[in-house]
Amino acid sequence: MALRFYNTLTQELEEFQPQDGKTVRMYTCGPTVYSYVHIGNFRTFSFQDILRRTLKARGFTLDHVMNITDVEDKIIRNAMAAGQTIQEYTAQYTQAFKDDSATLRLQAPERLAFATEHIPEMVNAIERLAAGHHTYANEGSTYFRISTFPEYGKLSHTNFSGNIAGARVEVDEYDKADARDFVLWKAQKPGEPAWQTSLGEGRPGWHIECSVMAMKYLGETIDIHTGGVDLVFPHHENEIAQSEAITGKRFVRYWLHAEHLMVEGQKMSKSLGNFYTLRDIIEKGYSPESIRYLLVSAHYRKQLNFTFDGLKGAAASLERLRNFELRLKNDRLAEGVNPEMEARTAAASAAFNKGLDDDLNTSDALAAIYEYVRDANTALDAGQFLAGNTAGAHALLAEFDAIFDVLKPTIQSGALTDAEIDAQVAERNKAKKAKDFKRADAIRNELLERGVVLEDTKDGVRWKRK
RNA sequence: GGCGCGGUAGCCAAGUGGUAAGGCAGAGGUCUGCAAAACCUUUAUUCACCGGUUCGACUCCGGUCCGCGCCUCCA
Repeated sequence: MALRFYNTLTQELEEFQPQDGKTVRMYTCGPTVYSYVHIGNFRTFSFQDILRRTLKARGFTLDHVMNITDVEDKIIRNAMAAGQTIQEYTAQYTQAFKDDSATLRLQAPERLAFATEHIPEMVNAIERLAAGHHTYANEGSTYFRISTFPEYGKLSHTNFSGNIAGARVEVDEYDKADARDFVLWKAQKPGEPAWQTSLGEGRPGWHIECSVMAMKYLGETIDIHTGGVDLVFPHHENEIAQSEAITGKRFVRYWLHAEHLMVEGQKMSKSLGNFYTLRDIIEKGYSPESIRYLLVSAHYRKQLNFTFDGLKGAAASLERLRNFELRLKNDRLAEGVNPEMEARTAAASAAFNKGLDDDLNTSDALAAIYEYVRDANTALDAGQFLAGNTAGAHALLAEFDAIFDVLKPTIQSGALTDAEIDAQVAERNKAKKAKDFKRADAIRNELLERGVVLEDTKDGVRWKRK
């Protein structure tokens, strides 16, 4: 089956093919770096990572740009309160975002694009919009006039035709002609950082950065654009209006949106205060891999309720896969190849990929892996799984882990090295042989305290990191 | 009110017009010097509710109830 994605624009599953058949030009909405990113945000970023990896696995080359919004109201407010420049203030959270992303094994996009490094391009874009009569100025700010873009609402499938200017929505502190108009350039307010430009002294509105940076690096029509569902309106709708008003061309071919991570039945958000950062959860003793597993185990277009019980379940599920991998390495198997098992492996691989191809149905893909693991374990117990079958099994796990990337444990700093652990295991084996079980148990307990679990199997001792 | 999504076992979660994947937890068993481990087996006569279409619906259609999101900054 061909790779298919649900396109928010058409509300249909569509077969995916990049414009040039080879390179996927993808833009993903990244964080606003005014504080630590929470794991609700990371659900979306994790989804983007699964998307990236799946595209790569299908042989496409990626050109992926993610923006970092490093100038915005909350940043300015917090930086001023901290007595820092916005550059100083955002640098720490940008770094934290990069660190956290690495912890969650999110592949870095080909390019991170910072809003503050694209001010001239944004000004230029706004001037082009002005030349096309899509803007108006008021008290030093510049606005996009939505009435000049008849297709406005096509992404969020909202009809604004009956809307009377200012009648339904309170106009905010900036004066707009129509409540749906949005600001492109904000006039400087006292004390705020600003850029001196042909539009006057001020700073860019939020939406324009994505249009400008996406088109600068990826071209006027890009293949994929993603973000959380809360960005569909107004952010992405506005991006379309700006971009298409400038170029007259379709801005994005496939729009993909990730559903929210929920907590106790409500959206995880900073304003509700019901959020956890990655650091919060890791401090409670959960591994990055189990968090990653939890975030990507449900389909991205379904709301996912975050609970610690769920996280424990994710960790346990993951253990099952790791144990199988360990078993492949440790069990002593008879020589030969069981062709039935080889066929089973191929079927599992096909089912796994079929799941991913179906709009990144990770639940379905995972099920294929678990069914295989159960069958393979049964075959191992029955002696039907032969030495020649391990290569295929490892290849399947590698195929799985190229997307999910959860099998290898994160090794904490200060942890024992493999060699140190092996030495202790050998020591314990000696004690066991001498029937010195007290000593053997003591070593096992010491290792356990240092995060290493020993398991005795009929084919010898195996160990794993907790 | 408008737009969108969803209601499947104790919990999480796929799926299909032809009789319910998978994971966690629970129960039983196997292995083991012991074992907290590991592995196997098992767990929904039923898919929110009510009508309709059909040989047959959880899956299609209509309606009802409930939950969530967006409509303002937001992943």
